Amino acid sequence: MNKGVARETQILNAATDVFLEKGKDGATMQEIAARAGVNKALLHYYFRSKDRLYEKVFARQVDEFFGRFAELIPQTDDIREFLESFVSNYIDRLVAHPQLPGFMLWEIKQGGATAGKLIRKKVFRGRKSGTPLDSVIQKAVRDGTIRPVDPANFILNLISMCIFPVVGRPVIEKILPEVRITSPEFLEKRKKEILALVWNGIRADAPPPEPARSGPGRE
Amino acid sequence: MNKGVARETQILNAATDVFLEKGKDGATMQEIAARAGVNKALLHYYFRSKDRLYEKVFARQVDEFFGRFAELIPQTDDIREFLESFVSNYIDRLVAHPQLPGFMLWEIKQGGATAGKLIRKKVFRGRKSGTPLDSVIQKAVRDGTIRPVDPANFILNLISMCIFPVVGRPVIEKILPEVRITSPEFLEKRKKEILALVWNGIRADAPPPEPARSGPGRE
DNA sequence: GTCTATACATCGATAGAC
DNA sequence: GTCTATCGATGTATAGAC
Repeated sequence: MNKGVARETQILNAATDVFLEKGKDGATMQEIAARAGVNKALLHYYFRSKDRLYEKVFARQVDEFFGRFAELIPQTDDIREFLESFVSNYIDRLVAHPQLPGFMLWEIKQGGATAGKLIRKKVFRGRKSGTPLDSVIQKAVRDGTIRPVDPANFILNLISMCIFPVVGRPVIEKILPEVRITSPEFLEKRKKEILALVWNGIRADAPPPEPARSGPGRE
Repeated sequence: MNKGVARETQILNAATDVFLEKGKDGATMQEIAARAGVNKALLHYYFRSKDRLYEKVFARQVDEFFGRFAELIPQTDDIREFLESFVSNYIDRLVAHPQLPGFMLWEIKQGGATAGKLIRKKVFRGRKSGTPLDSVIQKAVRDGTIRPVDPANFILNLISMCIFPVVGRPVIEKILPEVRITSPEFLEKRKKEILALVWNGIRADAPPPEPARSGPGRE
């Protein structure tokens, strides 16, 4: 029984490796079994089918990717300090699981409704709407610390700059050969550059953006 | 012969649809044949194997994704106008081919050396190093129009904010249900928000970023 | 060129010995 | 529980009629 649980996690870990690397379609039960050091039939003994095994793995990774998101949100009222912490923590976490973001984006796109429900369930934990980041941004706007920004777009910008380099690493490193995305030096430099851009981009004591040439902006 | 060419592109188009949607592993010759309205055997007559068919499709999409990148680079010396054009053009192009970015990122990660060579060949067209954007940024820094920024990181930030919402659309729209990424209204709003963040973030007449609390910054 | 029929390989899944 | 052997389905690829 205890041995059974050990086997189960052993297989689950191997399956996680293979699924994250090759995706659901690219992975085979044979390879998972081989990497777990067991026979193919044993996978079915513990998980019945490839679909069920995949579901277990996927659910686990949704927890990892979304569930612990809240942990990364710093507890400080200083918006600049908040951003600095968040960017640093978030990038560190992403780089610690470099295959996860790409896997998530691709598989969720394929997954359809089933994956959708699982994510909704995980993300909407006690909140009805608005991300936990929303309130922090909105408060800073009210306090006059930062200029008025659209929270959704600002958060999207922040997340984009953190995630994309990890997801796009294979592409980026081919186009910019001097860049090693996951090297500690680059990551530190990158954190500073993101923070500098974002902070200057929203701080209230900077001049307001110029109106577009095509008109002073209606509505 | 002419009919042959028509058939070939007909199959190639169907194959493109299926490969972009399901990826190399998820796609089947059967589905491609069905969507092209022809028999399975005909695919092999024209393309010999699934691998060869995929290569043709992939090469075509590399052209689409990277090859025309140069076209999107505005011809203006006004850095603000430049950024405004680039962001707008780039987002429009991405949204016009919404499946392409996700496909590229995932497949390149899987593809390994073969895909790598193809991309290098396409991207390094007459340039030895540095992207076409580099020179624009560096000139603006020299002119004193914008504050000193690391070109690689700045470009990465710009690209990230444009690409990620398209790639992450399935995820984002589950977490932020009020957002419809590809709606014209959201896209226009988003372009403005990106530009405002970026422009305020780098304009030279803004105050310099505060030194980190941990020290005034060495080097 | 285009189809039907089929060969061949692989994969997911099960049966049954141990 | 864990293995070997094997089945059935599916997928790529080819042979051959038209």
